[in-house]
Amino acid sequence: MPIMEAFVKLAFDSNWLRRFRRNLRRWYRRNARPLPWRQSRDPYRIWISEIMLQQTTVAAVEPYFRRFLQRFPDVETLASASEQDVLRCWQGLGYYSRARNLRRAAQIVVQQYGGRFPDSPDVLVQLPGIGRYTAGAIASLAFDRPAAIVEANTARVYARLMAFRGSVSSAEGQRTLWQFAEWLVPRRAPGEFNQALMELGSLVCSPQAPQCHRCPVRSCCQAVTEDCQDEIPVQTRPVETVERLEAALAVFHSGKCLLVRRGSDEWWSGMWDFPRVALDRLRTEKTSWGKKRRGSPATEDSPWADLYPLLERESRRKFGLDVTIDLFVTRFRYTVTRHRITLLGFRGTSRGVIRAGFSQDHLWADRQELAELPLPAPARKFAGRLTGSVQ
DNA sequence: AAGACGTGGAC
DNA sequence: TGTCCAAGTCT
Repeated sequence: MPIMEAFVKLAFDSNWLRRFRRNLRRWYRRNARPLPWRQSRDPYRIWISEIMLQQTTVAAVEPYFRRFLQRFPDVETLASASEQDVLRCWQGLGYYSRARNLRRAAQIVVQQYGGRFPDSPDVLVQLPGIGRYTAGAIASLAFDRPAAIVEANTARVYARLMAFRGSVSSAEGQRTLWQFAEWLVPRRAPGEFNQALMELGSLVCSPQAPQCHRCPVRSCCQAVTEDCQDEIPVQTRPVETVERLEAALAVFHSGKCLLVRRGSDEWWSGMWDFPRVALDRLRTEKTSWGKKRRGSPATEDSPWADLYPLLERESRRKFGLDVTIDLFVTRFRYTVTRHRITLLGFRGTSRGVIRAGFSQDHLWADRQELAELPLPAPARKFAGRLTGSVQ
């Protein structure tokens, strides 16, 4: 912190600050995108948008935001909704704990704050799903409180403005960024200012190839002065990905399909999925999958027929089902955090229903239910190919 | 205090 | 295809 203060004195004086704010504001008024959550200062809408935008692109959020607001127009509606309904609306957006926390926070706002949002960052930050950034964002964007923000866009902008060469994700880096942000945020119209900062980071001060030539504050930027904008912020090492092979089983019985609910200790907690079988032990011959895929027409209907006995055995062992696998439906890859999964989708029929001892939460879904339940993206994708292939 | 948590779009 | 990345939070 002392380092930071010295630096601020050195390069960033009140004159710099005035110029920076003026230039940024002027640019923003001409370049702000008319995003749906910018059309009002309703704290509820701001809140929903901020949660959705966590680690998620504007393009991905837009349609979800509209649908969510239509379905849950106010805190009361959200507070009284079921978790399943909220998850269903969130389906496909990812990071589903956001949806669960959203609902919990709505209940707290209704019960403890009479349905009115707190306007103080210190209070907001106590709500589930609201951290330091989101608290500052809601306080400034919805209530014009002079709260600082640091997120991906602003962190990059700050780091370049200061030519900060340390790691922005380290504790030290975060301290520096937050301190800079606190110093930067104006008392007058801090909401607009914070929006402008993020918009600049998003449209001009991009991670790759920042558009310094059309930056309204390039004359304020230490990175431009030192011509080091391409090295800032410093990259953090990507986590190593793990390959996995899994089968998903669409098991039918009397026209209905078995779904299981993911546990609280799993990915996609609370959502519904097709029963899965881990096939990692077959992973040894990775190359053979690819060969199989393109397999000669000589192979019969299913290129994975040799797996059927295993899948049937596992169905009995894990789910207590007397299953016959009929068909290989699809194969695709997806990534969840650091896991890269190859999913093989099969269709089967079950004569017996689940044995009494099978405790996992499950249900037999008809076509309608399948459409209405919250499913993770890969399960939804499989379901789509299923109906395509079956009907 | 690293690691977990999802997904899709851009290049 | 692979890699990077996105208006972070929670544990």
